[in-house]
Amino acid sequence: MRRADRLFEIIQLLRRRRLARARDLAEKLEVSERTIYRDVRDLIASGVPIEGEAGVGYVLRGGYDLPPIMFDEQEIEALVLGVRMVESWADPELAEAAGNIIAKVEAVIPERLRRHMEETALLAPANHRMEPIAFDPSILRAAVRARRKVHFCYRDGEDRPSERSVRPLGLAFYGPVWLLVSWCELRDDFRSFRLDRIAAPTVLEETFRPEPGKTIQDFLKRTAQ
Amino acid sequence: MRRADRLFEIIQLLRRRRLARARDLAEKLEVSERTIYRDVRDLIASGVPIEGEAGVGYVLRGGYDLPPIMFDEQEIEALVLGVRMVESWADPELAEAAGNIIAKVEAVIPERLRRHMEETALLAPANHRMEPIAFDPSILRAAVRARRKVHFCYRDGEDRPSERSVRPLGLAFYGPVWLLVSWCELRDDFRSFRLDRIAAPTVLEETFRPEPGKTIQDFLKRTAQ
DNA sequence: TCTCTCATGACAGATACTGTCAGGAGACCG
DNA sequence: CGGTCTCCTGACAGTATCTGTCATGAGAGA
Repeated sequence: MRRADRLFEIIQLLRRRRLARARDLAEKLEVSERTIYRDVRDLIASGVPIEGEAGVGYVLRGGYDLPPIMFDEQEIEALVLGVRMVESWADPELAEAAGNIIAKVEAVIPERLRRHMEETALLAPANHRMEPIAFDPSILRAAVRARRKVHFCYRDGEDRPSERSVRPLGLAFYGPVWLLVSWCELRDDFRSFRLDRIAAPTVLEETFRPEPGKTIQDFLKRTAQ
Repeated sequence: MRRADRLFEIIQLLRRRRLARARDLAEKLEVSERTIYRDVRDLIASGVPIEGEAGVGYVLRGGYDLPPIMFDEQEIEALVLGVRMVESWADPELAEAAGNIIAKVEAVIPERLRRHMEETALLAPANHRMEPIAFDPSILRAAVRARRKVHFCYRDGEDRPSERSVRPLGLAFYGPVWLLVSWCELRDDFRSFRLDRIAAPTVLEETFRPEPGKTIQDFLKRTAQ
């Protein structure tokens, strides 16, 4: 249990001091500097906002802890409802993340609101009318984030099969179905695909850069009218 | 860096669940139960107030004031999606509260995540298939909170009109429709009413006390099977 | 240029971690 | 009482990981 402790200790030490060099930390924790460098690397990889500058030392940028947030009762209700909707309608990975939100927010709000959170009487049960999706949608979310093109087989409303390669721009929850909003390079236009009609999606190596007229903002602008 | 991560994960899992067995944690974290027992032992040794009871499981005692670490990117995505769902599907009052959540969370998270928040490519556009609701649903939410009975006119699936007085227990978003989950004293049973088929709801002066067998928890228990 | 410090790579030895197997102990139930 | 569920501990071997040492690079500032 030493290393796990030490990582925690490094955070505490950086919280206390404005600035600390690897050597300071190494002495304090009785390990070599090399070990400190490795520890810091791992902490940063875990999302701890440590900044190191050559010739200066390490500083902990603000925003490591989730600070207490005040919500009013209405906002708590909206938050709980939103989380429940995501838990019921999104893929398991997002659903779990949504659950974490509740746990984390619960830990930083005052007692009175915490009770309110548990008692929120807004439900969002999973709907059986939802068409089953044949693959894990989280790969598409990853493709959107990474801006990597996607290939898949599709069956349209009349059950005609086709193969597509598109730029994935976003996912839209539309009624009981999820849509993949994309830019189709074949048609040179926006196209939306129902996830329940997609089969065998593959995230390609090929990436794309957002181009004016082909981004999700452009899509939203166009559909807004 | 796996073990250190896992220790934090265990805390987070215990925070969100009321109770977790070593087996649950082992499956979730993909290690053996033996490892979980060792991890928990070490966490307790570090002062985390975990309590384990034979035949029951682990619980995180309240008052554990280690602040949760910041939201991760996945959680931000889930939060934004949840808010957008509420904005599209709930009544304007809740929708506004949901919008406030974004503003408040944005104010306390670091720049990096704030950018992520704006760029979240998960959409939840309002669906036109949603049946219009003839009144402001927020009065029902208020009635649920205040535990005040509600009177309204209803038209069932075959368009037969009736008048009802019920204990409002909660509101459920079910597919494209909202349901009022209630205890109907006339039928002495749970009844759900589609909001789009309710007319002229009135919140009565008369209040009710939660009685065993007639609460929303009982309703959920019964529908779970 | 020199100094300070972060940062990375390679490598061998030490160490801690992990799973498996085997059991003990307390709580609850019929 | 026996059966079941679960927390909990010990021992042990293999392995994955960590650690220190040595060497080098790179950026910032005097």
